[in-house]
Amino acid sequence: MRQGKASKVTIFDVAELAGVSIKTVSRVVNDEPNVRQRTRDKVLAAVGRLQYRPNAAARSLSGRRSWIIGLVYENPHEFSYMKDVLDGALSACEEREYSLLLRPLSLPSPEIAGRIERFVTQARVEGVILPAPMGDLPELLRLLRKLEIPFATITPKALAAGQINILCEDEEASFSLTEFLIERRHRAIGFIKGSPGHGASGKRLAGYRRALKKHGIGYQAPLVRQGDFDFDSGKQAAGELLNLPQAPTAIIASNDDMAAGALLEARQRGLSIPENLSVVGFDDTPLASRMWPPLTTVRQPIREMAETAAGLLMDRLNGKAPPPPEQPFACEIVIRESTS
Amino acid sequence: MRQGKASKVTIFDVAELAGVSIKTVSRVVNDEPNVRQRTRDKVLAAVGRLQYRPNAAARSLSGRRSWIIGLVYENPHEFSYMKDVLDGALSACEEREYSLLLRPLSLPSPEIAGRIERFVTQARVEGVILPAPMGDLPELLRLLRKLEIPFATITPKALAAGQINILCEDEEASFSLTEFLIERRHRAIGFIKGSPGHGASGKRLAGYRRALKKHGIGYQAPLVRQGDFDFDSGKQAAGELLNLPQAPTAIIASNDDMAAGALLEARQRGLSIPENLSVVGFDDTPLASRMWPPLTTVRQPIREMAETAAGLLMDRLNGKAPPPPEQPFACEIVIRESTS
DNA sequence: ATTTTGCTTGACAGCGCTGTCATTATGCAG
DNA sequence: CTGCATAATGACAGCGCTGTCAAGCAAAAT
Repeated sequence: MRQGKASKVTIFDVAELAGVSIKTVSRVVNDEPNVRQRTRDKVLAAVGRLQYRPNAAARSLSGRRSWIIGLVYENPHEFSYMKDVLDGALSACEEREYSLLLRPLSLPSPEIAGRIERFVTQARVEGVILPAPMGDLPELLRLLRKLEIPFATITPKALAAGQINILCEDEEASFSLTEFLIERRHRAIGFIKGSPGHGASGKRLAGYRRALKKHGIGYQAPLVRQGDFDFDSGKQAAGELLNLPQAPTAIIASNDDMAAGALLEARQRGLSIPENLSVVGFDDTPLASRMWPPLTTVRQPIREMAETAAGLLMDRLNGKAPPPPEQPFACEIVIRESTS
Repeated sequence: MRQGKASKVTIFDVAELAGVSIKTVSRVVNDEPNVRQRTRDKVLAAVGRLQYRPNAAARSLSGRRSWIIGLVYENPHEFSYMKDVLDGALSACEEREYSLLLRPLSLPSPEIAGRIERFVTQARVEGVILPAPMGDLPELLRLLRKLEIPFATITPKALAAGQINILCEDEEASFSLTEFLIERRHRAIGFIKGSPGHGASGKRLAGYRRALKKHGIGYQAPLVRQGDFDFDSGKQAAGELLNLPQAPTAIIASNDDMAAGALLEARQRGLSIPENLSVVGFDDTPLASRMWPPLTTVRQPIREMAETAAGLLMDRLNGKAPPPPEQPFACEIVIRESTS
């Protein structure tokens, strides 16, 4: 089946109507310099009259540019983080008339390299966005470098040299959140870590430790449990914490989904929140405001971060000078009812 | 910036290495008939050796095909429904080597037509997938028909003639869910409707009414409230229901997000769930299993539905005979702890 | 008036494929 | 064997645009 009616008008039609060469039309359409204003207007008028849209395939073929960037992500259960990333990236792309192609991955996967190489190579993707934890897969980064595909990482653990890295104040936010709990007289504060692969995991833990230290509270290893950002892992980790001889009076989960799991575990043990136990999360997903009690959590400007990442990536693809290293984005504590 | 290294090998290189013409390579790569097995093997070997990937832009330009389909959706707060749609569509696309382009929309929007026309026209999208409520926007359907772009709707209110329509047993599922409540001795059952624009809204209400009727329970208009599939609307509608002189002992919300809202409202009035009030939802989003108490709800195979929609759409674009009208997909009640 | 400079514009090749059609091999009936 | 149908292969144009480079042209410098 052929394409619909949309594709009929070509650059030749515009050139003819405007009385100029196709090259001039090309210049106008691509905002190139050195076209007299009068000429530009004529062309623009013809473009408008004919409803001309450049054919993306021809443009790509001729210009050796695809005007496509890719978004490679780990497909999570709870998609709200990725929804924000997606919204941000899409919005940046629309502004610059780029297309965005998605590539979900399941980790760990033995054939990441193959899948990504096919992805990048087939559509001629010009650059890719790597939200956590993609920015920390050495194999993936190596491949992209080999292929000479620029990329932008969002909250990676380690900065990727020569690439765009978007960060937020994870450590700081975690510090404040912990301090918030300490100020409310909690002393035994449990902490559920995120997946080791995520940059955020380490930083959130570090903020927690720093706050304890500042307030002279000793760090107790048993109060820190491993999770993997998933509901079930949060539930289990909370179970371990609540089994402790000196169970914590507050639990910090490294994301909302695990906080929800912790809440469920507490409930099933007859604890009431926040009277018997305070629980906080990270991310301010829709889940946080929809559960009972509504969750105190930390909001990150994910959407803006993704938009920035995508924007800088495209600017770079278009030869704009690399910007001064970005300031980390600020986070904000959202106080709701899961803390006493 | 030019494309990376990935783009060097062309069909000429393969043809030369295999000792055939480029046209024969093209035939093999596109699985066309009338190529001797021996020749095919030679070519395939060369393709493998050189790691050849056809250039998508050249292929599109020459073949007047873009190998792209679009997914046009209303960007919701709670993305889990769309996540499943996305997963399904992506998986169908990967299988057939199509690309998927996204276009979120905010409804109501005065300039839908313009945005969609630009979207479809610029990337030369061959066909589009329209999850609810996109399949019921007359303006949008008219535009796509004018542009001669085939589309596939997912759970539309009205079937789009000559197009692919994917349905599920919404009415039936709602009927069973209502019956489930009736069997548990509920007689005053509140119902929170979804957005009027969604096909599912009407069907879910119809199933509710049919179940009441079957069991000789009179339909009472005040027990049915309007919502819009959003958390807040669910909360408010539940408030109205609970204010009724004869408040319901069970509430059916037309999706999980509204059910969560209803739950919150009930909680704030000191009701305990499910002892004082049963609440059920639709969709079985992650939210449903993460809240307290875990929500009884209806699971639809959204992912499969979207995969089927995308698959049929692409088959149609490739001239495959239209399949016999699809059976509606079956739903399944997931019983959890929000019902007594 | 003449040259120089820099801004405008256009002619044309060619990006890497697929469609069309011509040509050559192969098989099979007579 | 010959003749004819059919399968297999190739030659070549052209998809719609951008890059390159040459040419035109007006204003500034000589």
